[in-house]
Amino acid sequence: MSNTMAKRKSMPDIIAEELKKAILTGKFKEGQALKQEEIAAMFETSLIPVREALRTLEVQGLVEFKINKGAFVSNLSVDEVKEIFEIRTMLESGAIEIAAENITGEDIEKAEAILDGMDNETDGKALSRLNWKFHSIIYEASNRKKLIKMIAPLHTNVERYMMLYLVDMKYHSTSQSEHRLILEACKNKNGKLASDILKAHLGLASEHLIEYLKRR
Amino acid sequence: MSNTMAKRKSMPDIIAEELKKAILTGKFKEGQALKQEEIAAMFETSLIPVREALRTLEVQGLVEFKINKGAFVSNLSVDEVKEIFEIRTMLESGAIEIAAENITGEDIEKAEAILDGMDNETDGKALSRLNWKFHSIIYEASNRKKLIKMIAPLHTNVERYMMLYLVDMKYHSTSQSEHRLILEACKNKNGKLASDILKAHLGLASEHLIEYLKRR
DNA sequence: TACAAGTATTATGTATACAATATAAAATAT
DNA sequence: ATATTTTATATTGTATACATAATACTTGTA
Repeated sequence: MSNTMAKRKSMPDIIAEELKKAILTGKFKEGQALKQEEIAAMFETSLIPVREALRTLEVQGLVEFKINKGAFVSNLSVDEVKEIFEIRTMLESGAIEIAAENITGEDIEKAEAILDGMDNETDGKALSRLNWKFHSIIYEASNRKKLIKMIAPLHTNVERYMMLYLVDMKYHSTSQSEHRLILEACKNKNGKLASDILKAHLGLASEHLIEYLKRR
Repeated sequence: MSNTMAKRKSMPDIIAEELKKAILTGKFKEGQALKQEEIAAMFETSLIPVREALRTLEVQGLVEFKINKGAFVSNLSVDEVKEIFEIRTMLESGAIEIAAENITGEDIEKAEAILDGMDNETDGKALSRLNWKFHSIIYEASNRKKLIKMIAPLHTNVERYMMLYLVDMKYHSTSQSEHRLILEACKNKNGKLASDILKAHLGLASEHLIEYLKRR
């Protein structure tokens, strides 16, 4: 057990986190079998913590257990992706409406800095990360921990597909101007407006992603 | 392993389901330690399936792991209950809006029958179950599996508190007339109206529950 | 060659065993 | 008597071992 041992994290949590990353970055692909012994060897542990981690990811929707066949990376149908965006819209529009009331000048500045950074960014993966950071800063301002905890895995679940299509940058400038409108609305404490723009913003992202998924 | 062996369910799933029931019915109380060996003995298994079940419940928010101290029934603060109702409102108002478009005459009839049954019901636990069944029928009509899977545990999480205060029946008739208005709106395919009434309905339930929780 | 049946192999899922940690109790010192 | 260390007990968390189910392979047959 020669591991990093971040004092406050349990082994299953560490494994779950790392596997999540691997799935998101495409290291483990859709439908792929997650062999327990292999993973156990990677982390220099036995099967037990691995299995517990896999159960965690199962509930989060990233992994699927087939009885007596083990764990597999879940794959989402177009309809499921569509549904996730519907749910995200419900939760994130709600979150931003609350956030707009509580957001601080400091938050706004941080968010602006990220948008500026995104203008010149060309790498899809980096863009995706920054994009989420921007949205996160706003949602965090809602001070709704559970709400944020529900939004995050939804984002996580479609991010792996988003990263594939974000490389082509076609919608980048549109997206950026929407981001700035959203932030402006928050700055003016206009939660309803921010929420409406966000709905449109997510709607477009959903459409583009679904179109992309159907093509391949 | 002399167990029921419902062909399609894994042992961890069975245990998770059963423990969930026990937590909801108050058999296991807030903050209580969930001793693994005891539970393993109850189900005539070893620790491993028990631990996996506990991890599942952890992600669902019913159980909390403290490092090297094991699993405990999570307890919700008033603020957390409030937040759960906020989230439920976001998701359920969205679900009913979609459902109103797709709901069938058969669904409406089933829901009406449940409401009629509720009129004469006095037992809090039974009322709670029927209440949820009524709402479920509507949400199911949305055909949004993931959405429903997200709503269910939220309801589950506050149900254990709801059952405590539902016994006093004070708000029963108000609640019932709201139910009938909601169903009427669905019947008329008026999703927006159904959604608005539902928001108010949940808002009242939330207020009453929070008031109750603060008193004790 | 194609197909079926049986065998070998692999991987899962669980039981048992053990080490590490936390809690409770007892013993010693101040 | 109170506080503090020491010892004992209980419980978690993980490694190892094993039984079972699923898959891949081999062999035999038409």
